[in-house]
Amino acid sequence: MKKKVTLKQIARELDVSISTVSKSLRNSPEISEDTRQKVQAFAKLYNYKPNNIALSLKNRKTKTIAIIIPEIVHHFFATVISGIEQVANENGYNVIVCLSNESFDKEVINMEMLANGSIDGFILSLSKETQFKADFHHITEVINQGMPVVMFDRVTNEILCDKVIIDDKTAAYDAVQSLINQGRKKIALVTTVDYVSVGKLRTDGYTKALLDNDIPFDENLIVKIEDIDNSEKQISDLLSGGEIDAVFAVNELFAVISVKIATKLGLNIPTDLSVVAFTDGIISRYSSPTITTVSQNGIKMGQKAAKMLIDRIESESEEEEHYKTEVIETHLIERETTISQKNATL
Amino acid sequence: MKKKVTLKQIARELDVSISTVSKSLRNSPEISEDTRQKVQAFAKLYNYKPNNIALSLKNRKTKTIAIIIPEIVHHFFATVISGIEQVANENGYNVIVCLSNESFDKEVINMEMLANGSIDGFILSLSKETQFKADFHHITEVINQGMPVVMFDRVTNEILCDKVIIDDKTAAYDAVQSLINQGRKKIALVTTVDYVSVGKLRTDGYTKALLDNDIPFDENLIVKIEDIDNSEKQISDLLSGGEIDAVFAVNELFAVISVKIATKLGLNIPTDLSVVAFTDGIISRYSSPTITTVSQNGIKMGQKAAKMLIDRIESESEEEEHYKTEVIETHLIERETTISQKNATL
DNA sequence: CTGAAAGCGCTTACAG
DNA sequence: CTGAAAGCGCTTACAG
Repeated sequence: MKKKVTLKQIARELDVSISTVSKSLRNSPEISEDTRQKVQAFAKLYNYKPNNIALSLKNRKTKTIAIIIPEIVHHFFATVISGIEQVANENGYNVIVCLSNESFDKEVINMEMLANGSIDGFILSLSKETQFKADFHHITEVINQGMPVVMFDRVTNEILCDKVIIDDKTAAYDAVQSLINQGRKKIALVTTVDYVSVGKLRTDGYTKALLDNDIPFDENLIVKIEDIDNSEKQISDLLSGGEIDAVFAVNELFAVISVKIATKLGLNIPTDLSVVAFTDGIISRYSSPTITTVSQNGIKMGQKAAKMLIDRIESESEEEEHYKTEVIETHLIERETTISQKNATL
Repeated sequence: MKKKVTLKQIARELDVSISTVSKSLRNSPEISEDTRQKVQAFAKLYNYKPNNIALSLKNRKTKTIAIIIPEIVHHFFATVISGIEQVANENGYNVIVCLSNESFDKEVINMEMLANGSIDGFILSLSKETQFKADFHHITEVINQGMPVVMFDRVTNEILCDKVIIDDKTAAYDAVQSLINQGRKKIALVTTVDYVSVGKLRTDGYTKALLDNDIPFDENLIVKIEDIDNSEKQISDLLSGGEIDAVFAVNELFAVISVKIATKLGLNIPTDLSVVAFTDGIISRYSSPTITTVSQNGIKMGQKAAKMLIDRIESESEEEEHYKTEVIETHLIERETTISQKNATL
């Protein structure tokens, strides 16, 4: 078991100073060709690699970025991480992943712990509880310390920083419009509770689409799901009414559950009932029938977020004010839960 | 924008030495009650938090562990991360995630980069390419430096270290046996290429089950899939033969594709064709029909791996030889692709 | 061309 | 009870 070798040890072995070793390895022109080669040969032999922690302390930057997300067992977030990781790696950064598990406290603890020198910047998506409490002091604090933060997907207007989002409202509007174009009139909405920012925006888009098409808004066609485990009954009640001819769901889980229940109720999809959902993931692709969804390119969101963060980290200027919000485009991926028009977008 | 405050600054403000500040904050009995309180009050006011990097350098441990996995956009790996993260957090560790993307080079680069002081230990699952090349020098090297390594799922016998696995062979055997118990005789196998360790083991289990039940082994009933994108034709050819009455797939993706193709071919599931697959994930639960699978508890594997790693990190003794291999139990989750016996295990 | 010194932010054995 | 010194592993401005 040969332990990692340090500059000090090399210096001692070669009977030169630590400075000389350091400079030799960094190819400083100060050092004679002779000693440089000797040191480099020795270092190579012992497989010397500089200690990252020491470098971090010296340089006051760690070349690592932290991602704080509510959940990882969730295809969308996994794709975002994947995108971040790719760009981070290309730029020599490592990635620390922390899960808030939708808990405010855990989000705060994680951020505070990492803000103390461990990382160069944050990429984060708010936990449900944080959105519910609308308490963002931990984020403000970190930003005030001069640490760059990029938020994505679940963001808030109360924090000024770089952001990467999709246009949830417009995308929802377009999705609902596509149902209307197919002649659907009784369009139900299966959504989250209001404090989830994206759920709210998607609900707004739904409402606006109805309005613009002179379709009466009906409270009774809306189900707000707080807890996924109890959702079946709510959706079942909704669909049993019999009136409904389309469902717009704010995520694919709500959609697939709706599809299952509808099928059980003897409804034919898409003849009796069309279904469109947010966020194209694994489930939509493999459920039967496959589900028409709004794509939300997590890879691209992650890449963009990482790029923005690294730019911010590496830019000398501290011009705090030029925060940007990037909007990633979405599109509808038509599958079997809407009338098969065979003009699938992808 | 108030920057992070350091001991040095506090010392200067309070006109005491850095040592005194440090000791005061750590409640050293050496310090007088008076100064202790004064320093603590001041530190609190300025929200002092020690710099993690400095502590890491001083203590020669970073309280972070690295996970190296082939892919994150894969439900199983996401659950493992989730399990690791939970245990890590409970023990005050952070988690760095690196993706090899099934590439040998990226696996090596990531490990070498992190091994230089950034982390206290590794949890890893081999990339396909690494398994194919059977080149594990990067892992041996890290272990030789005294850094603990825990491997999970995709492991190798060529490396001595702690491991967390399931008994792939037995689980496969049991799954196939369950098909045989239902009276299935022509059981096809949809598997990976042989160099993927778990694919190989599952294939072995399949073969043994047939043997033990005096069912002739038939080369033609086996499809080895190298590239998922080209799998449809291979599986289609397999199922078109018409002879087959069951499919055993080594992962749920292969299973759901088989189910789709079978349905398209007009086969009734499970009457004409039973399907059992490895690794219970999102797809199996939401496909229609839902798929009978061997559960592989990723959360538990992750928790166990993290526990083993942290124990190893924190144990003083360097008894390298007592490496353990933990086997996580699996069980069959019966769903709609096997004859509905209503005795679902879960 | 080489090396001693200072410093990144901290801790702790030791002196006073 | 307080503080100077050494040290974790490195880099770099400065002296010689």
